[in-house]
Amino acid sequence: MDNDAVYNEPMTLPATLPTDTLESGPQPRYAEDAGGYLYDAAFREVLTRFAKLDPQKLHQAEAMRAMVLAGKRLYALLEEQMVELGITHGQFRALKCIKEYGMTGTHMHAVAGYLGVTPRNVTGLVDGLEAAGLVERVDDPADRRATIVRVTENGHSVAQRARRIHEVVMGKVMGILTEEEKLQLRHLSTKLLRAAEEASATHRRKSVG
Amino acid sequence: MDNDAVYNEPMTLPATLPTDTLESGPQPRYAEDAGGYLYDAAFREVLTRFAKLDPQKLHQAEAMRAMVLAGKRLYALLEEQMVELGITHGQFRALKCIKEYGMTGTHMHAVAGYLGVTPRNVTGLVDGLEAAGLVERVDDPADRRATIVRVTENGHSVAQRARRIHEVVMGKVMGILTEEEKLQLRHLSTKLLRAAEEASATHRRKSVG
DNA sequence: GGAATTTACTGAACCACTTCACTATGTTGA
DNA sequence: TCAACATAGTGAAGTGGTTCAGTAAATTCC
Repeated sequence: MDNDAVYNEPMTLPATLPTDTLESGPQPRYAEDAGGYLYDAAFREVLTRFAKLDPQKLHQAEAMRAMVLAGKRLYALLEEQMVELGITHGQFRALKCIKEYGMTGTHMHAVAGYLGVTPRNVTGLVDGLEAAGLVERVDDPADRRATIVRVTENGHSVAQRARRIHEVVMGKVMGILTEEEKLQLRHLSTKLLRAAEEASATHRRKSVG
Repeated sequence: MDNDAVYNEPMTLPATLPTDTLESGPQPRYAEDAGGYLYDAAFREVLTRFAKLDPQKLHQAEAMRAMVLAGKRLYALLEEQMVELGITHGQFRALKCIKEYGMTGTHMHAVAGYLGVTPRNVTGLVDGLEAAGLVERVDDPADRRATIVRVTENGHSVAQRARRIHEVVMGKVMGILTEEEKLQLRHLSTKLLRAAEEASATHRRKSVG
């Protein structure tokens, strides 16, 4: 139950200690288990080296890790592509969103709501986009608290190029999944997402009340 | 209120424009499709409102989004829990890692390698942990460039509590998946992860060469 | 009307993370 | 032996993201 106590014993440490084993541990080594399911053998070794987890827990940890890493990696991949356009991924998201509002432009807080981030964050993103000349701020005459953000001509062309890159890259990576697999992934992720949101909500309720 | 004449810009806009629909758009509304697979109906509406995507692309976008969001949400959930221990999620990861090296302690760069982050980042995390008295830096007599990080007694107890919380929370969320589903999720995520890494590598190769 | 409240944006400060540059030390090879 | 090179840690600056506090304008309500 408490693996922590075990760590004091000599054999429980990753043996070859400082700079050797673990450092290279996280480098993945992909393999398939008996059921044909992919996993990272290197990570599993680290996990099971001394603590004997039951398969249930092992799979749970592996699944969780794989999903989080995949999400991050995918995100990072897009980031890489955007760099070449002189734009960051966050800025691209904002630009794409603002672009969708067309010539009229939109308010900052609308962008925040759409992207699911805080208004403060949008301020920063728009700062960057504006400095790059892809977007412009205009005072809203109808609501003098508000600022209208509009995509400039230059912004439109950049957004279009970015979007194309985005599609190609995503298509290439996601394309390795079959249609059925995409549905499965969506299903499982959504299920987890919903559960995490609920857990978060109950936790918050407990803290407040 | 708003005149509709402004909105005849066809291609890009989500129709009901400014501050109404989209702002609340990202609030999820979970539903099941014909095959019993979960999806976010609210997001699908936004996606399909004007651009007619073929199902293939639609599912791809949905799957991708669900996975990325789930990963983030899970991460955020842990973050929430750690706050109560006066520790951040990043610090917890570092602490857990250092703790695994036992009484001997370890070098900073080993931690970086293990966590898969840059050494510079570890400096910051250890700064925080040290200031909180959970960890201590010691000069390595064998290599005078290096610093050994060791978990203090206080650090051990915090790590243990954090770990328990971590386990409970993760278990509660991941527990809604069946064993089979966990394997599936691991499989799909790993497959994607591997593909993303390859795409990233080839992209880098192209840029360099 | 006028007061209270809500909304829209931004400054300040923080987190995790990055890259780049710099210093101090180890290691290697001619 | 001594110059080249590699490694360990950190300062500075920049990303996306957060919260909290503050200001100005709009709304609501009495």
